[in-house]
Amino acid sequence: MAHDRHTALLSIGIVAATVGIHPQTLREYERQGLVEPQRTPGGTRRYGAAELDRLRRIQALTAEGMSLRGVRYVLDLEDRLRCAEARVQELEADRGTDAPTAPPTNEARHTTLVTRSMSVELVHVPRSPRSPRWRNAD
Amino acid sequence: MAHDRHTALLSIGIVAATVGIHPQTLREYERQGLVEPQRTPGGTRRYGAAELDRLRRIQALTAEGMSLRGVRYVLDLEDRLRCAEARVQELEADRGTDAPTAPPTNEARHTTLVTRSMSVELVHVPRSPRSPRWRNAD
DNA sequence: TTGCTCCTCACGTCACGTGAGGTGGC
DNA sequence: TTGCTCCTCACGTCACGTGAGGTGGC
Repeated sequence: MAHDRHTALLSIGIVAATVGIHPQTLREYERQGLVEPQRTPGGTRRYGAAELDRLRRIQALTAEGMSLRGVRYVLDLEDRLRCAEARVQELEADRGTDAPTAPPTNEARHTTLVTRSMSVELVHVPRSPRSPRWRNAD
Repeated sequence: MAHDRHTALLSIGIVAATVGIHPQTLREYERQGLVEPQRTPGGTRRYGAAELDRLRRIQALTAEGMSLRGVRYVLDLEDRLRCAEARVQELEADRGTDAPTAPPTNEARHTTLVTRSMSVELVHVPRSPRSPRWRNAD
């Protein structure tokens, strides 16, 4: 049980060679909040299996021409969507039975709340700072 | 009833001045599949209120530094998430009552399926075409 | 010591927004 | 005719990826 998905084991060099992402790019991803590898007491990054999966997803999205800002938001939305859809399936299966035997799992709902609290803030609509010349509607 | 949210009324010039997006940019958004204004028989674009809302959302996301590819995928995910969460609330409210009186609305589930079929394809992981020099794991 | 790691700075590439230029239909 | 629309081409800006350069700890 010591080596589960959340145990951070791999150094940045190993991860870079394994996933195929430049070490500097990995550091940039961390700086932008896309991944959060653990650190040794000396300050060296340690990546776990979960980080590797996330990096592959990031790789797929950026390969499609998506910006890092977009990737960050998409990863968050995908997490939330996964939770919500799991919850839907759970509730629908539950509704099918007459006697609701022991609530199937309470985890899905919990996870939804947790991931939502982590969600990226991209909601406010900033006023466009520039006043375009072609705009003369006043 | 004639002027509902899906009636396309506004020309590109009006929309540009109203929302604050350059006409050329609006054409680019259409070319990339972000919006789909109707056309007059003569070929002139006609935007409806729904398009305007979508454009404002696009504006908010791009203002945050997100690429158009990212915006497109995010808008799709947000639609799906909205549907799934509405469905969850519906089912949970349903479960609260003892006698399930007439299935609340069947629309949420339908909408989920519809929007899902429209979802952007960004799932495959293309093999990185370049072979980085620093990679020597073989 | 060697090979890793840490960091910052700089450059090339590409997506995006904007403008110009020339066309055609209410 | 006037003012809109249509389209394509071109340029400036900025985000991103990559490399170099200098540092420090197993």
